[in-house]
Amino acid sequence: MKEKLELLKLLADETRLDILNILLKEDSYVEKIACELSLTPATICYHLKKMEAAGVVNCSRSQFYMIYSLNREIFDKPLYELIKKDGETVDAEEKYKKGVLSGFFKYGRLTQIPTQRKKREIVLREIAKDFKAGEKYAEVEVNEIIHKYHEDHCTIRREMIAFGIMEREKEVYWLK
Amino acid sequence: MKEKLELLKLLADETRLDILNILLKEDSYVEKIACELSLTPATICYHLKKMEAAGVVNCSRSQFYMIYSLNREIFDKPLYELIKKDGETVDAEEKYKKGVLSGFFKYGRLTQIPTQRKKREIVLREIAKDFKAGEKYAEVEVNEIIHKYHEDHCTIRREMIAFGIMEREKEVYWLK
DNA sequence: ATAGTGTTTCGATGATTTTCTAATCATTCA
DNA sequence: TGAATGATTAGAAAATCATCGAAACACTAT
Repeated sequence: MKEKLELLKLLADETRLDILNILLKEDSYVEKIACELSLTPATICYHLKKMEAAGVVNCSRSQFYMIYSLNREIFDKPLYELIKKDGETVDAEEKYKKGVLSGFFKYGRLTQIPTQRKKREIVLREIAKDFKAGEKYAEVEVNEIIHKYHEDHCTIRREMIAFGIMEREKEVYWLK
Repeated sequence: MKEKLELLKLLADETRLDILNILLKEDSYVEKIACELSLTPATICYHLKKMEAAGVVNCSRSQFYMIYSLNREIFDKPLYELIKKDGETVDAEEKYKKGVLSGFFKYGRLTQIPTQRKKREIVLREIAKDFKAGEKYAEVEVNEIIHKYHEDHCTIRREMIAFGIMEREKEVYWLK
């Protein structure tokens, strides 16, 4: 899950930990925190706004001040909860595709063009993900992108057309 | 505590989370993980070594392979444990100094040079922390560093000598 | 209104960190 | 021993991110 990574990134900063520790003792405001940590209000504000967006702190205005306070529930979870990826619900079809892909790709490059038609299509569609739908590409551009995956861009480009994954008109190529 | 921040920094990276999730399922080795994540072995190695240094994973050789495994105990703690600064044991003397410093510094700059001798010394010693012990400084360099704290670097430089915090010989200055 | 105080945004800078390629190292097996 | 395979290191390029000063903004009180 994306938010988990975001939360971890937020916590993995010395200044933000300092701020959280201040707020752990009592609610406070920008200027005061800035003074305690010997940083400028601009910097503190930057961090607080970031944490507010992630729901780690809340803020409310009181006279001159923006009073920031902790959202303590967040910290109850064990670490385990934050690192574990949830919901890997993969059906059989998905699983088969993954198997084919991990068999033919190595470090993101295609090691060999599959001879089996079905597997070849899976591999080609994977490469096709690197093209944007609706965009027009010159032949050089197509080659360039394919080249990231395999030396023989000619064959792959031709097969893309053959499988109806891409279309061409004159020297222009596009997806679908 | 320093290690807590280090641990959080380690966890706050997408690639490392991916690696941890693979290891959560079963022990594995560099090349295999690299293939699964479409990254080079060099990159995976870089991350694993980092995590090993922090005690998050362990490794042992088996034939060709370096088998990496999780150190699962680490993940039991609640988040709260990782953000809370522990052991703020400050004695009276420390407290007094902190009071003086927070009175005269604002955002890391000296707002005014204290007239009281005792307070002046505290403030000067704080600024002195920005110099490295054993290093020699030219006068320009000394001024430059002091200038980060206060306009009047001449007075402060002179006082540094007067209090025996720094010493000078000709145009060279050094700490203590 | 307008002066004063605290907050936020913007643009620039510098530091840190991830990733890669290429080269080197370590281990196994013929 | 040397060929093969996997792991690690070094160095460089690229991306991300914290920080600051200055300017703009919001609220309060005279």
